[in-house]
Amino acid sequence: MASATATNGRETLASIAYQRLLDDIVGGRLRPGSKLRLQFLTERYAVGNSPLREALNRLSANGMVQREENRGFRVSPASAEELSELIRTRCWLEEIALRESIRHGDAAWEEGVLVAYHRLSKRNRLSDEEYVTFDGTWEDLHRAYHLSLLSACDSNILLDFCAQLHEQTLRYRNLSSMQAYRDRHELDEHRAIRDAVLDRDADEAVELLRAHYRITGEIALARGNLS
Amino acid sequence: MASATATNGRETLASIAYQRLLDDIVGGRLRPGSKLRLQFLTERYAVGNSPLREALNRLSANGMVQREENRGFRVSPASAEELSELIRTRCWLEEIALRESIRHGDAAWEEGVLVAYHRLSKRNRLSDEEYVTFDGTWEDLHRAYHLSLLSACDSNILLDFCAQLHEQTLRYRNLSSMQAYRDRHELDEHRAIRDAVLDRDADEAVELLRAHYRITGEIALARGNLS
DNA sequence: CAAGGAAACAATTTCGAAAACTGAGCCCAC
DNA sequence: GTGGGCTCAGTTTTCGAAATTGTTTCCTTG
Repeated sequence: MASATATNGRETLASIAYQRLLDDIVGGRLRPGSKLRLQFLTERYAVGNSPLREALNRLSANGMVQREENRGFRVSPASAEELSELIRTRCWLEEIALRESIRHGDAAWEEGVLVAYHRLSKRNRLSDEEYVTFDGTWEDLHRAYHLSLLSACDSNILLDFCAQLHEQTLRYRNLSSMQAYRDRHELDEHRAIRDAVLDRDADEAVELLRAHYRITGEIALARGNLS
Repeated sequence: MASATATNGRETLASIAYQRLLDDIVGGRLRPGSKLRLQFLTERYAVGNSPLREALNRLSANGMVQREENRGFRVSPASAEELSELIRTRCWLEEIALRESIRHGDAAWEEGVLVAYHRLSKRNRLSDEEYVTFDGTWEDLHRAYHLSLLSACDSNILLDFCAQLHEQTLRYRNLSSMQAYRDRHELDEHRAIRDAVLDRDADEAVELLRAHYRITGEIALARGNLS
């Protein structure tokens, strides 16, 4: 998705709508399964019919919204089953990507991981949730960190799939109460993964990463008010 | 992609355009890298501006076309590098899917594999290329066979990724001369894979499948007039 | 002659309205 | 009752034209 898009000059309304829709769906402000009426969306985003439809079509191609012929669009429903499927798939794919990354990564990659971790660690998650530095939100830094781990895997296609899965699971995380993550030591987990990766200990890194995702999934599942 | 789409009643022009564009790109009739001007496409497909743009936006989300803001669309370029990346990624993902499928598949899955192979074997590839039975073209049967192998993997998400990769590699196959595949014994390979799968011999099946893809890739690479 | 800048042209993007479709309510025949 | 067809409001989908953006050309100026 991102790979097929070269964003050069001025942004188009369709892309703005795409971003805002994605944000609202991933952020849980548009509930799973809810109908996406065009009139509602045009008012919400102050964007016309056509760019909105283009954005919705893009989102339908990567599973964020469902499209039914002649019956419009709705936010993709969320379920415990899909979440566990998502996490399972994510563990499979990221295991591969991480092992390849550890095998092929060079010095620049190591430094990228280090910097991404550093930026993430500087940002406390729950204190000032929405604060945006020039680096971006906590979520942006978190995504950047996880992708940096995989970035040397030598397959942009795989990397792209991993990014999609990240976005999907992020939605589930946002659907469950943020409170649920309060007593979790994410930064410790991230540091442990970083250390294993920089030590080139693939088995250890993979195990830590999988545990990291499994815990996230269990928290989301436990609190799950997914509709 | 397919998973997010429920096609019930009458088909919409956008979906028709999507199908025909996909066919023409995968079939190599729209060359890699070539510009997709809307006027040209409206004449070619006798479909208006809007449905075409929707189709193009869908295609841009799964990598078949590139989108450049305010500069329109073009067919995604093809390169030897991308092809080998594609095959590498495909081997990774299908190995997982196949192993899971062999582990979890039940009797209905076995029968599905058997039937899919049977239908494929009845159709000789090179004799009457474009002939369509009620089962579909050779390519349809081929795709159905390969997906049937993976269909019990218990992750629709992974299955969907595999389907995307299948489509992408099919494009490369069609870009290289069909002649190149003349002295290949595909059916033998497919049968060998089927037998290993039905014997639940995961290691053997995976090895055969990977070899199958590697050979396809090498043929396409050798003849590659990819532009 | 090179560089810069307006003007004309070509293509994409967006808008507003018309057309097509869906689903519900209603009536009527059976 | 019950099922089949009809109408009608609400929604989606599509069209044709307008607005915007990018590109080329040509003229001016240093």
